[in-house]
Amino acid sequence: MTEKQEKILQAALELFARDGFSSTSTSKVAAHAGVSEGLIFRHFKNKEGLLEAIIKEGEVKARTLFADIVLESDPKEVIRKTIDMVLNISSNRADLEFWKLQYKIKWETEKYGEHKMEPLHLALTSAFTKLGYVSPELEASLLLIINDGLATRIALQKGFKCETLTSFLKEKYQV
Amino acid sequence: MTEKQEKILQAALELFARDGFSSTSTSKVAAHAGVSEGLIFRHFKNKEGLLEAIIKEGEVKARTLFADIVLESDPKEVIRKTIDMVLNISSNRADLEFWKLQYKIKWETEKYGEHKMEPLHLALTSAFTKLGYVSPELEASLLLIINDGLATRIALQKGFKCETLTSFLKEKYQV
DNA sequence: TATTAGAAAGTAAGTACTCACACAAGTAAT
DNA sequence: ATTACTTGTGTGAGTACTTACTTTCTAATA
Repeated sequence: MTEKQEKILQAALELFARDGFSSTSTSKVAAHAGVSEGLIFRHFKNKEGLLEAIIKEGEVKARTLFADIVLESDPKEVIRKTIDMVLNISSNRADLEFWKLQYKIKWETEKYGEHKMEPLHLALTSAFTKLGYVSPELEASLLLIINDGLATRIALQKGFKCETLTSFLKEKYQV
Repeated sequence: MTEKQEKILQAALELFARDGFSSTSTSKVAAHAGVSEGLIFRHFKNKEGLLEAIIKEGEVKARTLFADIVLESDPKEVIRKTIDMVLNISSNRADLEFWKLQYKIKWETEKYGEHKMEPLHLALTSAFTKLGYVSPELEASLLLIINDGLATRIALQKGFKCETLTSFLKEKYQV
């Protein structure tokens, strides 16, 4: 990938995250990236192609993020790392912007990437099973739903302090 | 409010919920409502005004929805009704569309109406206190966050069965 | 008669996207 | 070494069309 190609992606990421996909014009992306507008279409074919490139990047990042959790053998660690994941993301500026965009895209395109979550869901189910929970599969679903709720707050509720809730959760699950 | 005014609002609600605010043009709203485009600007001043009218409607609906819960004296009922609230919404087509739009707007405008949730949060805190929970305020926050997560799934994950999770929750809270 | 609801036809600015062209850098043949 | 040809990166001006919003007009009603 060339230097300007990366600049376009970075500019699109920033503007899409701030203003939304359909509120961001290709001319704005080009101006913000410091390139000509035509270059966007040369490299990404359409505006949609630009979005897809960003989504793909998100899928890769998600996989590497989950890998560390899924490979964990200690069930308590699986749960703890899942809870901490959202905390880690929220504490890093660049990561926060990136994942906020991924959620924004979900709401704008109305496609929920449930398949992306499946390995994590399986790992959590097995963890809750090992710990003797009565409904491990539902417990896993619930924890992921809590993470979705937390993500919503982190992204939209300015000044939301995530840490108090994550440590409360870790206490609850005794991890 | 005149007949055509209501038609405009209804059309805007449907299109904003389906395609998003900025992807929906005033001309499309007018066509869908069967009125001239200019009429939108006569009655709502601008596109933003149309959105505000819908948001205001949402605030009214939210208040009446919470009223029943807040006035409840039995702490277990407060918790049960809070959990069932999201289930009730998801089972009604028109309501679902309406609340989906409210969430969509939140993500598009990045304004989280936390003040709207405050009475419910207080009612839940008092309920958890009465039931002797160790951290009633955090428990209240957690339940509302779970509701946010559930709303995300209901709106975005097609085929999501909400009922299994809500009954699981009611079991967990013993309500 | 004055005010309002409504339609129809505008407007200027913006939209996604295309096109012709320039400038390299590599490759191969002379 | 020079020439010719391809290939990929990049630009800037243009395309047809859509956008939010205005203006001008009419018909009804209080």
